[in-house]
Amino acid sequence: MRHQSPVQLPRGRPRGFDVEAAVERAMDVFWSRGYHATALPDLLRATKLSRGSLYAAFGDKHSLFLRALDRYIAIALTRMDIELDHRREPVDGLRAYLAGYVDRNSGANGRRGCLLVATAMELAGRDADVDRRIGSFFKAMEARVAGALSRAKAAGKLADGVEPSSAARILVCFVEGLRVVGKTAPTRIISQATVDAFLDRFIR
Amino acid sequence: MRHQSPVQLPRGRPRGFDVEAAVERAMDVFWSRGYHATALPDLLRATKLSRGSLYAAFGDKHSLFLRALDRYIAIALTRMDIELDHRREPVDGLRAYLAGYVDRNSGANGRRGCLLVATAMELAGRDADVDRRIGSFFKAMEARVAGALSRAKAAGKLADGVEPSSAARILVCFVEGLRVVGKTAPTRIISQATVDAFLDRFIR
DNA sequence: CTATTTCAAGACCGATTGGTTCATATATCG
DNA sequence: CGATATATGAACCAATCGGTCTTGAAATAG
Repeated sequence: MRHQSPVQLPRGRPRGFDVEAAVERAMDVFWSRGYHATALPDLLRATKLSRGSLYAAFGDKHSLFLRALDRYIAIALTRMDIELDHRREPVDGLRAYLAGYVDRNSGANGRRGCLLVATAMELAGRDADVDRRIGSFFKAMEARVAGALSRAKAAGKLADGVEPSSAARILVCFVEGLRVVGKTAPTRIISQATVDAFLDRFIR
Repeated sequence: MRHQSPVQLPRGRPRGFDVEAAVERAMDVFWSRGYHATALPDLLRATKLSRGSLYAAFGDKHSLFLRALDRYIAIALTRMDIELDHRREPVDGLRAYLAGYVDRNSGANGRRGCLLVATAMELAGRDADVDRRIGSFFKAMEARVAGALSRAKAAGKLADGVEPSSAARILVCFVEGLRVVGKTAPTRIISQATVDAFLDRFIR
């Protein structure tokens, strides 16, 4: 093995802030205000960066937004990978997955909405970078749900006539609709009952 | 009967433009760009009004937006009232209703999105006037769907165990989710198949 | 006719937008 | 130490924002 290449440390003052943490703070702002309604001062306040530092680190508002969106997507997919882990009983996984949506779309949590849905509605079709991300996210989401449904079907847990791939598309629409309707802050009771009734139509 | 009160005509130059048509033009702009991304010049171009006339007629951007949103809601509810007319066979009505969503959420139509969903995501929770409208719209929509489902149930057309009121909530989430996913411009074939598979879970 | 009203066009307003630049302080290296 | 690199924060920029106001033409009523 070659000896370690000499990773010449930079000489000057070291980076004094956590870039990823700043992305996450920015994500929070975009999340609760949307892209257009977020002004530079909002981002500066949230990231606690100066204008100069922010532009040096991220380029511009749009680039920072894409970083934040990517972070949001990564978190969402990671959560799905845990909830729908293939070593888990698939119906339990689906229940856990939907329970997460109940959580995120009831009451005050619901008001916060979803950065992805908000971005899709605000920017999709007008921003190619966003288009790609939204499209591939929905694909990835659908694939994971379809996988869990396939496993459930193999275990004989699906209702008669349920086909995993089309059921996955239905489920994706349903949960994204939850995020929209969640903006009117329905109670947790109602949300949970709706999700339960939904799942009842698909599992045995 | 009293004789007609003397409707003193105004003296000056008569109104030279159709206010409702202007609202509809403005609605189109807000629809395809969203609230924040719509600038005054966009509205002036679309309505063919001068700044002065627009402000005289509508007050400000926000008021005009609310008028446009109300118009959008009125159109949507009118369409539902036709599609889900209680004199019609309820399952046919639901099919027609969902067919409309397939139409509006496939390909290029899908890209356009939905003014209501976009507004919900962009403004709900930060604009009380919008909140009221969004909330009451979803309520009205759910009530109409629940009505059709009740009639279907009475006619023995619903699958076993389907309860009209919770099924209505599910259906509202599903179609609003269609509007979100429609932003990625799925094909009409896929959308139609998804809707068909969805309905199959609920009707006999 | 005059009085009245509405129209378009554009000048104008202060505030804010996203973005750049620069001087200065500070921290870490060889 | 001196060289290097990064931070800050304010000054600055042109452009645009939503909104007001004025001007002058046009159209109707009495």
